Amino acid sequence: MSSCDTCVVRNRAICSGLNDGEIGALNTLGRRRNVVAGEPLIWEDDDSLLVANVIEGVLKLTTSTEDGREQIVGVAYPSDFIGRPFGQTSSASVVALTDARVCVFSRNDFDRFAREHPGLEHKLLERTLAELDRTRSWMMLLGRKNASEKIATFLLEMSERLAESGCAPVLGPAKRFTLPFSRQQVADVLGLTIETVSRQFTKLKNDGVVELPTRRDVEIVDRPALVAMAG
Amino acid sequence: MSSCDTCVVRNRAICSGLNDGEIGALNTLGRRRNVVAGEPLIWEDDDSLLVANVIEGVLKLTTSTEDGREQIVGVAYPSDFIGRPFGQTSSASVVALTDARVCVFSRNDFDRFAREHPGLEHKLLERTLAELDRTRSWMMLLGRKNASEKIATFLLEMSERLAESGCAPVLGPAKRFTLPFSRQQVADVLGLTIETVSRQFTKLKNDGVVELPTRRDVEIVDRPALVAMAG
DNA sequence: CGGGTGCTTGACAGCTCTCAACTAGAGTGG
DNA sequence: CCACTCTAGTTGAGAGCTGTCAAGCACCCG
Repeated sequence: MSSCDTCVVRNRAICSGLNDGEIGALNTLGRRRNVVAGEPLIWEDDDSLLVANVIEGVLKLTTSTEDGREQIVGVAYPSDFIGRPFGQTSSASVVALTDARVCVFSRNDFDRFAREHPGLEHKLLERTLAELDRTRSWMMLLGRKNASEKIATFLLEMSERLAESGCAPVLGPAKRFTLPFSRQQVADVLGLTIETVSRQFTKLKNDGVVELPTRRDVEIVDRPALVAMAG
Repeated sequence: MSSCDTCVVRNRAICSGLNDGEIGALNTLGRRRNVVAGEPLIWEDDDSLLVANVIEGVLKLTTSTEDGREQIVGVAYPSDFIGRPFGQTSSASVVALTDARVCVFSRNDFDRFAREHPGLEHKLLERTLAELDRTRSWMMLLGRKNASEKIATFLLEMSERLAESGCAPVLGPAKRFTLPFSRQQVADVLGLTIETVSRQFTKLKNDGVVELPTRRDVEIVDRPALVAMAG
């Protein structure tokens, strides 16, 4: 009995293209690993030794300048694939934002297996193309949107991404959700400072667009306003 | 005799994974097309009807907001692949910056052919992963760098990308090159305004870091200074 | 030579960053 | 249970960078 049989992302992750025999073979290469919030999984510019599927939790992908500025370049949710197959080094660090569970493979093992299983490579390709689309739309945000547009866009994306990861059938975007980000991390996603993020959150609250019951919880009160602000 | 036989990017584009028979089959699906500078090839949010390989020239990938702000999210050089296979719509418009020659396929034809030829999909996967890496490092630039860092990074990247596309063995980055971008387009790449770009160029010239013999030509005089500025 | 486009330069405003002080909340130990 | 500490977040004042608006310049083309 392989652990993949009970995997909650079995039908959503790139593994979904594999039959039972293939899953069994892949299972012998991978292993489960728990990562606590704040713990790194992959280092930027490291020899990229491992790749992984996210089973549970949220992780951030970041790049940094030498002088310590950080930019979050991606966020991985359950069923997402992380790491850099077919390349020598990773271009981003991966750090858990929440306690997370991942299914890790050595890069070499994964590369070899993938080359022998076109169905897996195809799933990975579709996922990578979708991620590239998302990343490009984020470039628009970083390059051309002002602070309030960035915050509005961010909250709308969060309400969608966090709704998807639930097991229940998708009922549209979540009205209320818990951010997996600190204020600083929100700033690192949006290319802003923590103070600007804080001020924008306060403004949205004062304007009655959102409620912020705790530091991490968000309730969208006036979604149309948020959509209008997102630009 | 297929036109692929004489294709200058035959050994660099995703086609390089195919044998002669496969190339012949692919050749029957595609056709050459010339695009003049300024002419669009793919519209954003359009039903993505075609994909293509760039043979010659440079094209921009852009996304826009409703109110007309534009962000260049990618640049395609010879041997690069453009378009969005395995998806309904394209997330970016593609417009030629210079006169260009491309090898176009209907998306459906290409999708079908790719699924039957894992070697091609693998090449496309490697290319997409590399493009994602590049895009992510550009996010760092957009989110966290100031105007002079952006300009310096841009010029260094240009000197590398434009050197690669030549036929001669790569001799390292070009010292002198012709920008395929207008000032406005440079601004659209970097998330700046045309005025800020112009001022930064003037400053680099006055500081003796670059020379600007014409509007489009750049000669890097003091590369170390540029590297130091890039952050 | 004149017109047009693209680029440069200047003056100024405004947004976001920086620096600093303060507050709220979570965790700890008495 | 409460005081204490520590961190995360908020708020304020001011500066600086980049954007905006406007004018002028330079190059390309007929």
